[in-house]
Amino acid sequence: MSITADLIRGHTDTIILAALMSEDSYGYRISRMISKKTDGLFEMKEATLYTAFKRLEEQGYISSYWGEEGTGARRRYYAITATGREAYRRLMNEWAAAEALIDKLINPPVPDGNYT
Amino acid sequence: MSITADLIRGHTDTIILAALMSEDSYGYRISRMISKKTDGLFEMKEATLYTAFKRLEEQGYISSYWGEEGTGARRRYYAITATGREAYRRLMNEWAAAEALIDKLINPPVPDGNYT
DNA sequence: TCGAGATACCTTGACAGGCGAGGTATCTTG
DNA sequence: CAAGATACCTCGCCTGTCAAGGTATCTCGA
Repeated sequence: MSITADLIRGHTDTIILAALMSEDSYGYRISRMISKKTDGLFEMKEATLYTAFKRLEEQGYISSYWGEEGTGARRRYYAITATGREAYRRLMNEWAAAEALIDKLINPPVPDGNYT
Repeated sequence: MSITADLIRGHTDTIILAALMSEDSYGYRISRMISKKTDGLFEMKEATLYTAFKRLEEQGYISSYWGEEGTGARRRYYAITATGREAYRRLMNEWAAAEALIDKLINPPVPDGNYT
């Protein structure tokens, strides 16, 4: 497991939804996009990615269709649904809240604070 | 599962180490500290907390001893070790890195970006 | 022409962490 | 004396991650 993998856990769905916010895309491309965006520091594993697609589709957040490339390997495209956009907005808010919480919690407390 | 629980996942150890950075403490107190610090928004479940204590002690990041209260329920105190302080610093850096990564990834990409 | 590497998809099974549920014991307070 | 706070702990389920393995097509250099 790479350095940050554990910490990204729980954000997989948000990352995928974000990737689909502006245009439809497919697994391999999203994977490359993530690597490129993070300068290779983070890589979403294929197993994780495809598991997430399945989960998101079951929840109705994304839908899929086969691409019509005449050539090359077939691609399954994913599109974000209206419900998915809602979910994305919610997840973004949750992230903002979680970020604030974590920042508060991982800094050492005042010594001898009263926690009754 | 509460709203932010998934997102806090992976930070449990850091939060506990942070709590022990300034003074020794015990489970129940750390639990209350977390609730108070986050105005009740986040609560570390007992099972999670005690599992983490065990894990951290096995890794040598904390050590424990029974308190000498003459009265009241017995308390098992935890102290952070030198190795634990190192780990804490490392985890803080990882968090900073992860935070930057996530912020980059959960915002919609430029449409039609070239991800080759 | 043929093999390697890129593109592209997918599943299985193991593992780890979170946590609901349940259990124990002591002290305080009405 | 009962209820609630303080304080500890474990078991077993669930979920998400991912190493490993598998399939198929295309491109390009030797």
